[in-house]
Amino acid sequence: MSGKRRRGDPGPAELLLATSIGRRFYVQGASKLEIAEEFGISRFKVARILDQARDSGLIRVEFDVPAPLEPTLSDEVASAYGLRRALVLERADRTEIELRKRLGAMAADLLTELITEDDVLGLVWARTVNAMTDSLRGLARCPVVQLCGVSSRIDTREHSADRSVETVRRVAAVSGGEAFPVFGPLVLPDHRTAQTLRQQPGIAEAFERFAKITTAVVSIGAWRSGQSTVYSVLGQQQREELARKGAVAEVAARLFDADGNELVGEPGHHVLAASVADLKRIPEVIALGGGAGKADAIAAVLRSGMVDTLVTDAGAAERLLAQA
Amino acid sequence: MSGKRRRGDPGPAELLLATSIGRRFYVQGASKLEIAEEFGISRFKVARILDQARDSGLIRVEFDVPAPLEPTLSDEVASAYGLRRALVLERADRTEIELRKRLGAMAADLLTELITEDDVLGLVWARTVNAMTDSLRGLARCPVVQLCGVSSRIDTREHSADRSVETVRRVAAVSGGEAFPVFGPLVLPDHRTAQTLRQQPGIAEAFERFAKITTAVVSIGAWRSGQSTVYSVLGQQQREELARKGAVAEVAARLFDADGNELVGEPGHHVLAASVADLKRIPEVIALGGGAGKADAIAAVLRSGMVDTLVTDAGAAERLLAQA
DNA sequence: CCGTTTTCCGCTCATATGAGCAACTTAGCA
DNA sequence: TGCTAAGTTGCTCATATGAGCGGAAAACGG
Repeated sequence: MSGKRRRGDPGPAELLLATSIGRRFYVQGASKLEIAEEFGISRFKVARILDQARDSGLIRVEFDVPAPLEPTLSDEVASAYGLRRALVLERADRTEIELRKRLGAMAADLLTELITEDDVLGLVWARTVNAMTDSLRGLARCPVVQLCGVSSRIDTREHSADRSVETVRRVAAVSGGEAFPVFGPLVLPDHRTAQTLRQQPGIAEAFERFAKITTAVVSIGAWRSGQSTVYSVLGQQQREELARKGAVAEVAARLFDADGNELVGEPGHHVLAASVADLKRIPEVIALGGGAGKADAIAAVLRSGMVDTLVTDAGAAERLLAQA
Repeated sequence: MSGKRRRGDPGPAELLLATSIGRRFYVQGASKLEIAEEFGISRFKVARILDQARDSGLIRVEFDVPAPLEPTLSDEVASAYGLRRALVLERADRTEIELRKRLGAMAADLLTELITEDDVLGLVWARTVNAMTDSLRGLARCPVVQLCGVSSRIDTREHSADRSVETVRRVAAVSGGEAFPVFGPLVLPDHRTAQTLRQQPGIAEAFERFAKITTAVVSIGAWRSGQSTVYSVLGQQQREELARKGAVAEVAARLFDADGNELVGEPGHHVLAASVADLKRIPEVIALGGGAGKADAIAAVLRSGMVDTLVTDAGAAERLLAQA
């Protein structure tokens, strides 16, 4: 039947002693000295029993996170890429739209928690950030600055896309703070137009505030159709040329290669947006991006060192770890 | 959707910080000072985060006992009745025979663990103890003493019942130690016969060793048909008379009332068995008994203060706690 | 706006704790 | 039997830890 007991395999008395002590220590929070006296053994023995019980798996610690987060993956991604924190959503096979919604909701909760009255919030114009707006219910009173112009060619199947520049306004409304929107297109035909637009009163006001931003929310785009705000507004020729030059990711209309280096001085890619230097200056940059297909783009952006907090999903997180 | 965040309800960043710290501390065993330095916070904050995470249920400690035991019930029963330990088998609705088999197997494991070469083992003759023999695979070399005579009227549907006095012999064989069986009936017609039998060479040898026994295994019987070795060999009149006098439990042919007091000097109840005083002198008495219907009998015996270790099942344990 | 209450945080100091060590026991083997 | 190797136990001492305190900041009420 049960076979002969193997050496080192503890009997029921030892097992129950270990669970009793474990309960006293881990659940009820008693001190080891106290437990030692109760059980009539030395405190060293208590310590050894506890260590062994933990190492052997008899005592297991579980985390009941009251949010759809994967704490283990979050830890691993954050430490693998040197981030301040990572928020990895639980796996849930769903459409891109649903995923964006969930990422947005999580980012909204995070923002509500992090932002104080002393902060200045910067927002990129992107679908996931717009989705965040929908879930945002409370925010400390603070200025809200738009970090880049808007793209009109974006997929409009989603309700939030209709509101275009209203994102910043809406966040400011929830917050009660001042809004600094950028009324202008994200990608411009030439450098001169970009310069002219930047001198427009409203836009200039926003750009002046980039240096004061304490927390920014950006979206990570992949250099593929439907995966980037910029990609969608360029011509096929430009898309291919940039891809040849190594573009795999996009944040605030800035492109990155797989190593996280910015692709600078691209011809025909003049944008109305904060520079990478502007973004790197911001103490807390929250980047949103999920889906297994976006993992390479996310990895590239993380390697740029720009991101402090990543909000992603389990599918992308696992791919990130695989290539870390 | 998600509603406004309530006060005191932590955001995702705080949640992940708490799980990260919890993993570092509880799983990886890092010190709080170490964690504080890693996260750039004071060690007091680490302690407070951990306390709060534990109290709020974010961090949950589980016990994976590699045996069919209920550690919580075991703890509770042991502390409610002042036992050294209790082994409560997991609930598993089964027949009495199966239950006895499982109790016996658990007792066998316990005995294997507890007995050393310096011990002297005492065994009662009862079905559960016989069942233990079947599962006993290893035992330190030690003398094995039979604590009472045998009953021939016991239910013989079980294989182990056939072996009658062979139980002690078999245990001694597994152990490699000397056997001291009691070849004689448990219940005798009168005092004189009992005295005569006790002077028989083999029986006297066993009785002389009662005082040296360090560990005994006894079975708890209820004063009902089929629930006690003694009950089965008495006539209906005697059974009823003893029940009127308060008998609810039986151990080694000694009867107890609900308060754990022995029913002494019963007419027509002369037995070939260790006395209650003999049993109370033994440093480690392991009592076996299970099934919800036996709970009252078990409680009675525990109240006698005779038992150090109880081996029972969840059904009985819960009833024991209800009346503790 | 000011005063009060509440909450949060990090300090001091007495206590609890763990690493490492040495004495001891047990197991294995010739 | 005697020997060595492996394991177990409790001690010392430097370090880690928690209770309780007080000061600072936030929240509240007038």
